[in-house]
Amino acid sequence: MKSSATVGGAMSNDQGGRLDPVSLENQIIEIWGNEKTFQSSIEARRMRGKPFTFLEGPPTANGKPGIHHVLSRLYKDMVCRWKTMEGYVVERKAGWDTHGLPVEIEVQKRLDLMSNEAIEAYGMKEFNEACKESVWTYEQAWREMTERMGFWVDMNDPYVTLEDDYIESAWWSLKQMHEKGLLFRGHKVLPYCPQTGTSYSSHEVALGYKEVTEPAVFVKFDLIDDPACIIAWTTTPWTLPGNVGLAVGPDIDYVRVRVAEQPSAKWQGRGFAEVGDQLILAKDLMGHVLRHKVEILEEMKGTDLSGLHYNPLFPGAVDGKGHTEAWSIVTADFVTTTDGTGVVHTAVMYGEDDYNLGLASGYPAQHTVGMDGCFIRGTHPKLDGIYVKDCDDIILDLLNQSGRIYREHLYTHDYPHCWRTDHPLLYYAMDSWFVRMTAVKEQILENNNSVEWAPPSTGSGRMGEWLSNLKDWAISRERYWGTPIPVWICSECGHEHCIGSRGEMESMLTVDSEMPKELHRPYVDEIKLVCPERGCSGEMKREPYVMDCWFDSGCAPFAQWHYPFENEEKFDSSFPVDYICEAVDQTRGWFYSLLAVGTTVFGKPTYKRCLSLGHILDKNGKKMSKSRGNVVDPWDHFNLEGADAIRWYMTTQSSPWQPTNFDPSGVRESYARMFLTLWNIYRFHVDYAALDSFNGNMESSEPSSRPSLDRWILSQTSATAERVSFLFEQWDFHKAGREIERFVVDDISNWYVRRSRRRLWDEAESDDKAACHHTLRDVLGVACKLMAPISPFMVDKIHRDLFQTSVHLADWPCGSDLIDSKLPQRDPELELRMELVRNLAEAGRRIRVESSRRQRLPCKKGWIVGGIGVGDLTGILSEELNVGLLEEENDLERFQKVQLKPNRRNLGRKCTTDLPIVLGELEAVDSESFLLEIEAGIAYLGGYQITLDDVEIHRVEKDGYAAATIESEHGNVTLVLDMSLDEDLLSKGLARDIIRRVQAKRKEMDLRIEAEISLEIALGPDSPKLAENDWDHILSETRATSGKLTGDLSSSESTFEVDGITIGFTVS
RNA sequence: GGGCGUGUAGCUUAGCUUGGCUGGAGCACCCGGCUGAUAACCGGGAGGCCGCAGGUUCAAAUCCUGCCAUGCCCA
Repeated sequence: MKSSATVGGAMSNDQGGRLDPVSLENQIIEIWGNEKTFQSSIEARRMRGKPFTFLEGPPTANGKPGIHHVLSRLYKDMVCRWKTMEGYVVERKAGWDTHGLPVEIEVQKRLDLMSNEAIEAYGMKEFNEACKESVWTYEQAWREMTERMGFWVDMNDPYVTLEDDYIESAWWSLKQMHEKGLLFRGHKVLPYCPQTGTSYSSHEVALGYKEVTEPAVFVKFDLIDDPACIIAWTTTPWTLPGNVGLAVGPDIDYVRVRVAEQPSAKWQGRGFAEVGDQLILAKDLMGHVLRHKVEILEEMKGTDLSGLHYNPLFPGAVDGKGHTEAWSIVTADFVTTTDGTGVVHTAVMYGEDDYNLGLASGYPAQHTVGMDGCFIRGTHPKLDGIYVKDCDDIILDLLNQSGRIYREHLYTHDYPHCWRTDHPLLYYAMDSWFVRMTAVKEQILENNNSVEWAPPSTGSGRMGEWLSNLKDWAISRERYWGTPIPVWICSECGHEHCIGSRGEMESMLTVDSEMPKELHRPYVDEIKLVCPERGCSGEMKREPYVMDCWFDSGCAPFAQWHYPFENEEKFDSSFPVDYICEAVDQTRGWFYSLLAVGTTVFGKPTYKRCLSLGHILDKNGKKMSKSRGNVVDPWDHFNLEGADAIRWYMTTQSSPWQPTNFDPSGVRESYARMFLTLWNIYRFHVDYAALDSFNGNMESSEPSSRPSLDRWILSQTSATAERVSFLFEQWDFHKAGREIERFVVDDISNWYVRRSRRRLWDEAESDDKAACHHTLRDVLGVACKLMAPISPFMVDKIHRDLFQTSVHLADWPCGSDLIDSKLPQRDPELELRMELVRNLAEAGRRIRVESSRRQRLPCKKGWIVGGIGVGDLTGILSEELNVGLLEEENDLERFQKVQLKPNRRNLGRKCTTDLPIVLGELEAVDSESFLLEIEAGIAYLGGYQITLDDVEIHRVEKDGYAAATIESEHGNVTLVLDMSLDEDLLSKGLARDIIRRVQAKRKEMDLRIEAEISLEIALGPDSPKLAENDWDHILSETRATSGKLTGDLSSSESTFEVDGITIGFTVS
């Protein structure tokens, strides 16, 4: 862009400046930095004092930002900019999510610390230091991307979840929950790797699925007070010592069978049943399970089995004291007959269903396996201390000896393995802290209903479904890098104490404890507190967990302000927040954790509006991932079409919540259509304004007294702004963007500017020119404002040049609750008439194509039949249509004639073999008068009388006319063109062709608009005559000061053909 | 395995809530036209088993069921 020196200053006046969007945007970024435009845009609204609060969902800076991050930051920015323009104070604090497992995994990989032991050997302090550093790995990349894409957010004063102030606020909130009795200790069954001492998230589990073939076994449980055994199936023999119950489906059919014969000799492996033994299992699975011929003794439902007791497989492995339900049968809905026996072996601590069932049924919840993956002492002398996966065989032998096995077999299935050590993971009940979300379920559902969700289905469906199955929230993690759980337990009396502030901690320190260096492990682990229980002077030790990092981010609304220790006012005025926006995968993530913390701590919904975005996929609808190599780097487009174009593309491509296939050529298209067009409108305005020494401060005529073209575009501007505002309020940003695009490209560029060009070519000062300059400037101003939230760069450049101030300091043109509308007057009738004119102009082009009459060859006359009329827009329309005279006419039939076509079916019957003769004669007669004859009953062809039944009456344009009809809500309108030709028309058409060619040549020669030329035109012998006034017209249009008309083509510099006639011309 | 989405022309998509004209755009392609702001634009053309299979109905892209593909979340 050549006019760089003038950005923000006076109007640029160079000609032919080519658009370089990248350098334009970078200059704007620099100006924003120098002028602190972001801060000003907030401060400028301070006096009204009405906040609109936005909360930034904190990204983690240990991953590289991708194109999908641009999407969510776009919608955050768009709404904030829009609300700012509406007059609200919209502060935007950046945030960083810095804790959590992904950070640890990164560091573990880098330092090759593949187990908890390795981490502890390396040093927890050093490890956490490494984590702390690692979270900033891509901070610079994030800052650069954020700035380059134009996301206005305060990155210099972000909230950071690892800072002590933030942690202290999080502690405070946990204490609130503790005081409300919502915090409790329990178990959570997780995939656990004893080799690394780590439980895994589902994400990590997904990394390690492997197909394995393992022993599976049908076990006979010996019923008490009943001669039968009930059979259950398991693929994890190591869980059998922990068995405390059996589950059956309440409505499943079971059978009691009697073994009738010995099995075939093919029986392999351990296990057996004697003839006469009684077995119980699901009826549907008999064939699947049994290998003996049996007779059915009895059928029953699962409910009939409920309550029966059986003898433990490993007596003493689990202490059943006080648990009368231990080793009994219960019913459970999760039991199916798709595999197994219809009876599910339940070891409370080694399966999620098992655990939940155990709690519900009153089974003892005791471990038979330690954290090291080995059986604990007292399980069985042959098993104690041995790694469980090495015990499969021993267990089967032991059970076989005691007669408890019916049959064993090998079973192949996918089973999760540790992605680091390759060992099978154990589903294991870990000690865990929970927030009792089930206690606030009604309230959280209610709060969720009060949120305005976009799209509504995310709130009612995805979130609503999830909340209706709300479980208690396991908030503790056995990890190192995170917010430490602030719960201390007394080693003497077992009292639990939750610390809610640094002050509280300090007041309870034991004499040999000091305040920690920072609120992280291992420093906090070393803190011992004095037990506050009366009569107990025990020492309290911290529970060695860190919090789920979702808890961290859920605290953002208050922890970002270090509330309640500081900024009480700031928090009070900004909670619940007005607006958050993230991708839909946050539904069970951040959207939930915010709602959960807000509800439990404040009893409020945390956010009022939530925009949940769809994901960006590659252009084939596949997920973007490094391994697929289909990841789009935003910089590829930042450095090519610019951020405006990406933002525009993303906005207008589809609705925000729709998953979108990212098509790089779409960005190109947005650039070419939207921004090149806008830029050229602007250049057009600036170039002519410079020629006319126009500036915006000059006196302008009242819009109401300007020409109708001006009044139309002003009215159209208001109409567009109103629609765009409405669509923004409906969250239909995509429709709003498309509406603006249509307005800029179709209304401004292709109609207003195109129709106005001629007005500005006049060199003399005139009211008309001034009106045009003022109108275009005002229209551009509104367009810039409407576009500013979506694409903030180019419009700011334009707005600054035209109005000497940033568009981001300007008010939203439609007004709001806080500001007045400044839109021009609307004129609906004029809008309607222009609509008609534009449709008729299109109809005219259609007529010309059908009649093969090129546009430059004028028609003598045209008529408009029907409709509301075009009023004083006739001049515009006749120019568009290139007709000499345009009139309104009522009688369509004036231009039409009757054409009779044969009704072959009737005529054929009547004339049989004479039909060809009759058809020939029909073709020859004059349709008009023959119709009269038919009606008079005196029409004959080939000797046959012709009646109305023998012909079809068509109406077509008379020779020399062509027409097209358009439909409108005010009735059909027909445009008729006179297609006759005469010397005058041919001369005018020729003149226009010559002008067009010469102008193209001038442009090709890169002549200045006002440069003068001399022109020589050579017309061959076949050429139409060129009338004298048309020749004069050519000379003035092409700014030729001298002209020569010859008949000799040989000396011409260039030639072209029109309607098969060669014309030569020379420009010098 | 469960829940929630998505699937329309070579590509990106509108229409689906509330069933009814010939399924509408844009890009790319072909033909023609316009143009001293324009890489834009205008007219015409070609290109559609509306993912597949059933069902409801006088009538289904639209409502229902199943399946396939794809994505997210949870197992």
